[in-house]
Amino acid sequence: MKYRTPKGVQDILPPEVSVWQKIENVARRVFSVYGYQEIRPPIIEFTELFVRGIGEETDIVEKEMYTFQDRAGRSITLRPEGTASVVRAYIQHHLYNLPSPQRFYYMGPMFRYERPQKGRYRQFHQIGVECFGEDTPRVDAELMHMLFRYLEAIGLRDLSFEINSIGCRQCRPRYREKLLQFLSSKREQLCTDCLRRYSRNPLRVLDCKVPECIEATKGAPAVTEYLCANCQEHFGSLKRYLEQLGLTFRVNPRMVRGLDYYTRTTFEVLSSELGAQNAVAAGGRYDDLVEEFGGPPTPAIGFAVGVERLATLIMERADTEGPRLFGYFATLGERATEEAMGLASRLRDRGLWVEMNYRPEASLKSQLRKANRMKAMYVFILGEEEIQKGVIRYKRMDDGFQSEVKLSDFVAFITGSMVQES
RNA sequence: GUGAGCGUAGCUCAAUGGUUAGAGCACUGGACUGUGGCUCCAGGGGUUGUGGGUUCGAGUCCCAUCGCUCACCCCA
Repeated sequence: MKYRTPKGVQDILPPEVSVWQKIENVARRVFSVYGYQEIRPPIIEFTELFVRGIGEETDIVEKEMYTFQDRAGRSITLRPEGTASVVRAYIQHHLYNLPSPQRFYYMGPMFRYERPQKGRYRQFHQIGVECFGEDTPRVDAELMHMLFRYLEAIGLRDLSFEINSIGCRQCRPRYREKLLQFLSSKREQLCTDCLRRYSRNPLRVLDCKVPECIEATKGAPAVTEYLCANCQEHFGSLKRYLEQLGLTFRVNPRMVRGLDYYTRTTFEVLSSELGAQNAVAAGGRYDDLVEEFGGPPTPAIGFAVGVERLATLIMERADTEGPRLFGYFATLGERATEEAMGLASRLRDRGLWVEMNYRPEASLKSQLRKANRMKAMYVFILGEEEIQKGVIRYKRMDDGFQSEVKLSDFVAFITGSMVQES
């Protein structure tokens, strides 16, 4: 085969597209009643935006970005995530002058240069939301509840919600120090990866799956115990609101996110059916990012769902039916085939999906077989005999019933009685 | 970037180192001159991913390479 898609990118073929459309349509419907409006940032941005937003030390920035120089020598990057762009747009267009909170959603492709595996691709798609201008945990709870409602609306159950608070500019450095203190005594027990993490991003050590590391970090201090008074209150209220909303969740003090901009609330929605890449959605608060990007101090929170991951969960449940073919014109001979073109066109004008035979010499048998395979509800048979008599035969494929109508009455007959019964 | 598994017909898979690489599904046609699904019959389809090597002989063994998959790392 001469041409294939590049590694980690794929075609979404029609049966799957109908699942995607459902995922997108339900998102639009659910998010809009919470006041979210669609925003469409570009797919390329200046590289600097992501480096500053996501964090220079993160894996995404260090080794996963699709970066290139444009013809003027500027460094451009295919977006690896959506939040940085939305924050940029929020500031660039002075949207902070509109009444708070300002809420946006977006959907589209993201790009990360990683080795693909189940649920992880180089071009993947996210549906994300961002809410600017409110720091109350009520907004956190509302947003997480909206996510839950959304997942419920597209038919997913058995998902687990995990939440955490990773503190703010005041309390996180303090916790980091405590953790380093604790880990320094355990250094011989840690795996090589964790020794690297120890100096670069010690919070990650808590997330390690190597049994020795899990053992070594058993008594490690939890972030949630070192929150400052404000963060503690924020987190406590959030948990209370979530309970009030009836959303069951688990506090996971070891949950660490891979993007540097998060503050306070972080959360993930996990499925056990997805293999190693088990997060269908994830998000958190980023109260400092707008200011860091040069906007006014503006608290914010958002999440993103992975469309491919949702789609695989839905596909495993089958029943992914697209629209059904209404009618197929089976024709015999040149005259009949020409006549069918006109009739098909008139039915299509009435909004009916119809197909026709294009080869006058094809056998009726082969045409019926084809119509059957296309799952046509009706076959309209037009041959020399019918043309002579001025009629057209119609056949209902479910039960094989057939009869004929005058050609002059055909369109009215079809758009009248038959459409209603189907 | 690291590791493992797998590459045979459009799809799912057979074939102890030994004739001409098979089967099911799908496709086309026939049994049934203009009537689908069920059944039976026939037919078209292959550089066994690619390139080397070992051997009298390689789909099978070895090496390399490409691709796919899963996992690590990390994340949606």
